[in-house]
Amino acid sequence: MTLLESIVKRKETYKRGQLLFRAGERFDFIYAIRGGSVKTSVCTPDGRVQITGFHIPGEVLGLSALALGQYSSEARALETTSVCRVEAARLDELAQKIPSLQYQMMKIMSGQIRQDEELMLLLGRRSAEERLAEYLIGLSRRFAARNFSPTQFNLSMSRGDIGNYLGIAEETVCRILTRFQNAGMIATQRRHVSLIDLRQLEAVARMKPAA
Amino acid sequence: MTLLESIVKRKETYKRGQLLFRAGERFDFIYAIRGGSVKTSVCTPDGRVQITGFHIPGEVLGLSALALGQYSSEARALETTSVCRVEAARLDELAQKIPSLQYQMMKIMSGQIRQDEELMLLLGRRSAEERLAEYLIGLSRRFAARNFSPTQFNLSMSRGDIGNYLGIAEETVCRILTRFQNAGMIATQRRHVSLIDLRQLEAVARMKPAA
DNA sequence: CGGCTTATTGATCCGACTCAACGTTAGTGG
DNA sequence: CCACTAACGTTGAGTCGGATCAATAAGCCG
Repeated sequence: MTLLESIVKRKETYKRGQLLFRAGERFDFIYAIRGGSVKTSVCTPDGRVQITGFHIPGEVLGLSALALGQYSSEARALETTSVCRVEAARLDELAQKIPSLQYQMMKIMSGQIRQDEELMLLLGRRSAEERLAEYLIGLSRRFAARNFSPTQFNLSMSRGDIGNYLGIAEETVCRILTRFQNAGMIATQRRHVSLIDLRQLEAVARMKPAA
Repeated sequence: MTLLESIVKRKETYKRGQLLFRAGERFDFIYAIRGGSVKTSVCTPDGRVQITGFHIPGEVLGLSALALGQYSSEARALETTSVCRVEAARLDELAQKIPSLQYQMMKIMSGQIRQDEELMLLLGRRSAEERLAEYLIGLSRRFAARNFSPTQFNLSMSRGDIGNYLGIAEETVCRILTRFQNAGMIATQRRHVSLIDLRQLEAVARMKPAA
């Protein structure tokens, strides 16, 4: 990541709802998020959409386009977001100058595969409550890793986006959030969330405590 | 792939049910399948399993271990399977001798991400019938690409494995196969499958015809 | 041949979806 | 700055797809 940042060519800013790239487009850039947040999604020929990830600063987008030379997913800013772009065409050239760059990129992709495996596990095998509990815990950990409060944060994505990502209906997201709130595990106000009883939330998600 | 094959160190054979590697193990080898088939899976702390892929000759396994130095999934032979192994420790060394090797590996990983995105779409957004129809079509295409019959083939995985992979119950797999059979779209006998009406099957999967 | 795994089919139940109505907030332009 | 509007969020009622539980059949292998 730091390497990628050091060879950045351009910085760009996107507003809420703007596309960074869309599926099928020619692979021109890799994107490193500097600030804000981005959702990535794929869709079926008949128009159904699956959100594949929410991305925060420090994360790199677009590498899955490498194999076929075109993006397989689309990326859209959830709020005002600034990114660094690296021209795909220069990647080979850069890799020759910086031998460890390719290794960095492989690590990123390897990590992406790992993360996708987690999401598949969640989509295939977990109940709606477990999904949402795990989702909240995952957010909490990501914020903690960036030295933000792990118990108080703002969601940049809508209920609909959360539901889509987790493979459940928007209404179910609301209902379960209400249920968690009634159980004293969380408090929500619109997009602001407070995690009150992490322990209990982890029990619902049936996860091991953080490693 | 051809490159990987040219630098292969060891060939190994696994029998049905044997593990190639398991989650958490140290990342020692990359595996290229020469013959047979392999399933990969991940699991939750409480023991639920999600199969993430069925793999056939020509495919490479284990690259997602790169990021953390340990496998994130397990791989198990579905039948007698022969593989080529490359020592992970020698990858750096090899990459220096063969500059395009890393690029090859990135392409493989990039392709893996793409494939995982498809599975997420399937797990999150499709009905059981659509899943199974798409599964059969996908198999058909993979066999066709290897010059086997796209309409007649043997499954190396059980109904339970299929159901797990698709995120549905084993019983539902059976029921829907029966339904497809009654509709004259396929014929099954145990693990042997004949696709009779591909057109109709594609309609059920709501897919575009093959590109 | 007998025990074991895999596949099939039936009956029942429940979690989550859909449809629908309504409340709330943020963003827009006058 | 305020009114208006569109997007977002919440809640309820009713339905259904697919899970689960249970029993039986059909291969498979020693």
